[in-house]
Amino acid sequence: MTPQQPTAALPDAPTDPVQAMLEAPLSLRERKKLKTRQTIRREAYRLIAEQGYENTTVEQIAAAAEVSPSTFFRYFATKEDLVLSDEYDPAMIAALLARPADEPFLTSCREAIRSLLRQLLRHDREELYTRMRLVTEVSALRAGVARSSSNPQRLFLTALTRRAGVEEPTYEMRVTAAAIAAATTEALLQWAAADGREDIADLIDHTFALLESGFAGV
Amino acid sequence: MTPQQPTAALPDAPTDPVQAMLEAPLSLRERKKLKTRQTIRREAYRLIAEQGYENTTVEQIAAAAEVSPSTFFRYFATKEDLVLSDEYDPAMIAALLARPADEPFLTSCREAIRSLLRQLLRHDREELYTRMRLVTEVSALRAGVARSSSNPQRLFLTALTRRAGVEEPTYEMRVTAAAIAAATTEALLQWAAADGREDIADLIDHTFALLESGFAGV
DNA sequence: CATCTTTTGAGAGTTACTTTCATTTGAGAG
DNA sequence: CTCTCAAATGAAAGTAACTCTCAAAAGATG
Repeated sequence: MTPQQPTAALPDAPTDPVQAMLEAPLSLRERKKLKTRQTIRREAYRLIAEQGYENTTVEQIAAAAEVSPSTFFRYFATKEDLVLSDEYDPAMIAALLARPADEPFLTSCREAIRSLLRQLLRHDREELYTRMRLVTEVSALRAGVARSSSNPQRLFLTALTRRAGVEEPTYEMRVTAAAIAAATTEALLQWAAADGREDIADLIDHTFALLESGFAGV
Repeated sequence: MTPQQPTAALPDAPTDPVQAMLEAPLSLRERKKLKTRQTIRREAYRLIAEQGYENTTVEQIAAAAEVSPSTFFRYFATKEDLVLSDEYDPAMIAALLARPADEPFLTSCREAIRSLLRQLLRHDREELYTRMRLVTEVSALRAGVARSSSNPQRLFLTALTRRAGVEEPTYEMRVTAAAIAAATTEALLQWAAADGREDIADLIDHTFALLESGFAGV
């Protein structure tokens, strides 16, 4: 059985979800698990920071954390999981649901993210920051997907950059390309999932209308 | 040396880029390469359709295509590449650049996608469709990233769905979650890339303003 | 035909997982 | 404190995706 993250029941009232997670009623056995998990993560971050992600093997990490490789995999399903997994997700969902339901979703997201980040920065700025850097590196490596030009985001970004006649894309261009790529992918997946029955042109139209309107209805 | 895709010079005039790619001046030796590539892809798609992506080994694919595994890797850098790589990207970029430069980028994208899809559907609807289905499956498998709830898109989608009080998310919700997740990720990456110097709250604000305005300036 | 280059295959090596199973360890009962 | 049970662990062997090297085969060139 893989140890699950404590699925902290979502509070109805906005009682600082991050803080709540940190003072969970720690069972005596649970403490060791938590400590092992933290040790693995800490040693892994250290080694990766020194040697890079790809040059660091799970065996090294396990050795540094003084556990066996098989134990490593009981705590993290894959090596990527170690970097990409995020224990703050439940807190984020709670923060989102704590916003008024009639507020536009975009606004809720913006406020929830800001409040969560504020707390995280206060609590363990260093680790959060290290992690973000690793995520950058790992995402860039991920199985040729992010790397290759065969990536919708790269594609839109290339077009956008060339059209503007500049060398390096601006931040605004990156955000735009990322959002368009994500929405387009969603449209194609929907088409494939619907066995090709939906009219693909209509689907594209509808999808871009959402983007153009700033997701007005949602 | 890995065989490169023919980097089809981008036409200044919109002379049907897809058609152009199909009638490339085929060298005698190139034909075999192309044929091998197609054979590998075809056999792979067949096997994967029968057995699923993860149950199909590269060795099986190579055997079915009557090449050695090493040859397989000369044509496709990774097994994922086989499914996720897309030879239509140059055509897509050309189609995008063929649109008037003063047109809003969102509009250019919508029109370019529609025109490209129209041509692809006419030419090899069956393969395009098979591929989209495989992309769905493989993306869903990809190294625990898409699978896990530790995925920004899942996270926003969960919140959006619960807030609406429904069981299954609508298509509009999926598109919205995808676009917000992509933009947010971009913001965090930018923050990490700038060594944490930029104010994260301002960055989030700015990013969400782009989304809300329908990328007005771009 | 002869030569030169490119493509290919066989085979061995590396590494990231994956699985199995016997052992250890903490929790709770008596 | 000890006994018992379930959960956690480690050792070890297995699988499959890549990687590398080198010699053989096959298209190109003169």
